[in-house]
Amino acid sequence: MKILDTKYDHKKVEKGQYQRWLDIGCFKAGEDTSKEPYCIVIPPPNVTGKLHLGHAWDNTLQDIITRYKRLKGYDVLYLPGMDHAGIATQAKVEEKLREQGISKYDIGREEFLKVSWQWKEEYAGHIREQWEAMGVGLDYSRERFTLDAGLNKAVNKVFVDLYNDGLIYRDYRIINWDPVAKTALSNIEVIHQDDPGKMYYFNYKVKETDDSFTVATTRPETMFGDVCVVVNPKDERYKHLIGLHAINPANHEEIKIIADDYVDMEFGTGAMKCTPAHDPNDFEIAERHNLEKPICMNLDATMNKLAKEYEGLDRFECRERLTKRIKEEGNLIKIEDIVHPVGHSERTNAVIEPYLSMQWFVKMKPLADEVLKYQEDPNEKINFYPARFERTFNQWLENIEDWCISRQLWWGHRIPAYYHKETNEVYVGLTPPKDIENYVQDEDVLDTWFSSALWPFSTLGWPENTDDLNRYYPTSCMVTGYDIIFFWVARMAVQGRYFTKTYPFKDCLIHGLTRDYQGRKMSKSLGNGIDPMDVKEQYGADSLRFFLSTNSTPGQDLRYIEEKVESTWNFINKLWNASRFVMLNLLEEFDYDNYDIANLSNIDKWIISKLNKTIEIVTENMDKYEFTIVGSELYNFVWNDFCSWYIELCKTELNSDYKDGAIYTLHTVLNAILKLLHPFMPFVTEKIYLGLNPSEETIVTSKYPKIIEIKEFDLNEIEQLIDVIKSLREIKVENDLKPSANIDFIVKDNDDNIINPSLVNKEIVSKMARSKWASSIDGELSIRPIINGKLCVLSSQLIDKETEILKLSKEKERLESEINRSNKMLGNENFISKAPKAKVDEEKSKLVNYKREYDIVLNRLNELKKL
RNA sequence: GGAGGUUUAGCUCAGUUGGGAGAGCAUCUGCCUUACAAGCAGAGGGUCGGGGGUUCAAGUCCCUCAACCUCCACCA
Repeated sequence: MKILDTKYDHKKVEKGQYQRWLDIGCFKAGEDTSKEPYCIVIPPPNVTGKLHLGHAWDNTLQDIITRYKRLKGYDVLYLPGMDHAGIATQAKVEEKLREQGISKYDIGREEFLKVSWQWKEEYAGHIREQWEAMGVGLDYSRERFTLDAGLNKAVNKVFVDLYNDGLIYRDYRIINWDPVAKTALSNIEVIHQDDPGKMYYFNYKVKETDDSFTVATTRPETMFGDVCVVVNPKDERYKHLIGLHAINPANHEEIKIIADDYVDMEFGTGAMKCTPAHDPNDFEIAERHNLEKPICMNLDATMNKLAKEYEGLDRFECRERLTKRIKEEGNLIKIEDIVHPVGHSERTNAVIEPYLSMQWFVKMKPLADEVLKYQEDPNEKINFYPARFERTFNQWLENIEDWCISRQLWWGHRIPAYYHKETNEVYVGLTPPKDIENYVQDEDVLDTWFSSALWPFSTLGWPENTDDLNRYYPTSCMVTGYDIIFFWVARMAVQGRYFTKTYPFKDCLIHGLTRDYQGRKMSKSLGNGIDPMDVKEQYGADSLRFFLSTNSTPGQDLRYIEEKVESTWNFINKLWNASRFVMLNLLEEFDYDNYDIANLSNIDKWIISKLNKTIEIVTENMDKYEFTIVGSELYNFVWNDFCSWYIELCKTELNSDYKDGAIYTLHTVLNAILKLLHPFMPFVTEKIYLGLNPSEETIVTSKYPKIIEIKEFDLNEIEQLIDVIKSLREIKVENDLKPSANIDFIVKDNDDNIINPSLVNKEIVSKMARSKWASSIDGELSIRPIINGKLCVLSSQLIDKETEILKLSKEKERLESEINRSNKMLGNENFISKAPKAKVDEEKSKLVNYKREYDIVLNRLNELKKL
């Protein structure tokens, strides 16, 4: 039998363990198909860099669930994979090339993709190392990548099918243009933030009359793309101008003054300039009035030739110079400082330019409606934990807009659309057109999230009808952050429903974001990010995992508090040392499997009954993903019930006739503890488990602890014993006695009969309270209530009567108020008649006990006063 | 404009069908008791953001106000 080191050393414990698990193959799914399948697919991290604390949290939660299910006897598939992360990765690769003085255009598309794949391989390696470091139990034989050949097949099929079903179309529309990444973005990739800006008021002269009026804008440079001025038809101020022409102060060209209901008379000056190619609302107006839609900017947000002398200038530079010129011409009325929402690119932070452009879109409404319909069916819906996120999910789907899916990038799934060189006819198909020489393929790739949306089923082999797909799909649970419900969760639901006719996962566990100790979001710019690998170095992966999983409620953000990780380390150290104690006392030859539990002492039965209760609570809450409750339950059971009480109590038993029972109990309870804690702290529990059970291969695939049925036993005896010890310790502190001081005492039951202590209990008290439990005693006794009886202490050993009176008076006061409260409740007829009977009975028995204790206290007080 | 979250001990947070306010850390006191001093044994500390209501009973349910935070939408 291995005796553990005197101190928990996380580095030593974790070293080599993961590799051993892989060698054993205990994370491999499908080994025993008689078991019920359980499946979680990992949210694929981007291959752009290191994993951060948020990933560590996310993966820990998944790993806890899958390890738990494995112990419960499921055939668990926890499927790993990564995301090609189109824009993000391409930006990184471009940056790397730029450092070498190379532009992507220098090397061309094909070569660029080669470099990108190399990048992917490098970062995939880093990510796997981090998974390993955190102990995440993945089945690497099934690892997937959102850009691998299989997924490409899935992506193409989805694109082609949706196209053929009329749910994907190509159109010329206003999209969000990122002028830095030079690609279109979807609406949710645009972050609206309130930025300081300016509102410019310009004077517009009317061509036909001497009138003039004022138009306000925040983007003067777009005036080069203006086609008209719009007013509300009901606006008395401008009615007479409708149909006339105004002079655009930017280019001095005349533009029509038209009327449209869209214009809000209350806002600004009530007269609005209209730039159809650079504003979605203006685009709508132009459509209604059949107007031109001239584009006045290049793709890099510099001005084009429409801007005349400003051609080639950056849009913001143009804004300034143009304003200055208009001012010089006397047409600038005023400039107001304002704060207004401005769209920024999620990836590059560039100010988004609404831009008229030909792109591919998914018609989302019919797809979303289908998901919403099934969300009303309890058997078909996705269950969110916590439930409130279902509302977020539903609301987004209810108000969904079409999804712009084409991206002007190279790194991604190339769109399977081909255009005839002469006729411009569009061909969309799984295979290129037969006369491919007459066609060119679309240059664009698909939004990264287009492939991520297929992740739960594409990773299992869809569209092929694979064994894995049949066995593990729909998956059991998705664990992810609330920040990607729209980006990812909703889209998986949509595509899953359309293509697999079911939900992609039954449960969806949502967690929050990690924050620093001040509650700030962890970000690169603040430099307040925590590297999980640093934490592992200092406290070990097990400490970090337990901290991450047991310190917040589902859906809530989590602050990184180092002291809490440290306290987890202490907890593990406690477990470590308790295990040491157990192992030091085990016997080489002991048949645990055939030990007759009828021989156990009441002390043994007491801890086993506590363990049973703990197993019950833990199991119930594991199934509800309430890991904080599980954590505190286990912390309390291990530290207080097992370490502070049972281990101390059993030390005496180990030197008695009850030795075998104590050994059996130590072994059994510790094994159960290890299994219950294993999902949270896999490394240390494995290490101890193997020491405790030398013939076992791993705890990973061991059996979840069962409730141990114990025959009737006297719970009260142990509860009373513990109360005796606690009371004696309190008495010593109250009376300024040294912990080592002896107190002579007897215990009486409620009928005033002296309890004759067992030999073991006598010894236990002597050890744990350093006091002598007598069978009879002479002299004046100080009496206080304990569980099921009275503790009678030789009062000559106490310092003085005053302290005792003080203590008892306080106690009397407390009991009086409790009795009052209880009497009031039980005297209330409404309570008696309306409250559940169990509650009433509980209250009645409480009252009986209060009264019993009160009598004891009162008697002793009266006695003291007489003296 | 719409939706949601938070407010409980000095700090960070639990508190799940309403039924006597909890943990960790910090603080105070005393202990090397042979698994553990990163430990052991004790202790102090909260009118559960304010105000109303429902109920026999409210930290918990309803209304309202306040502060902070997040998401969605957005008007030139």
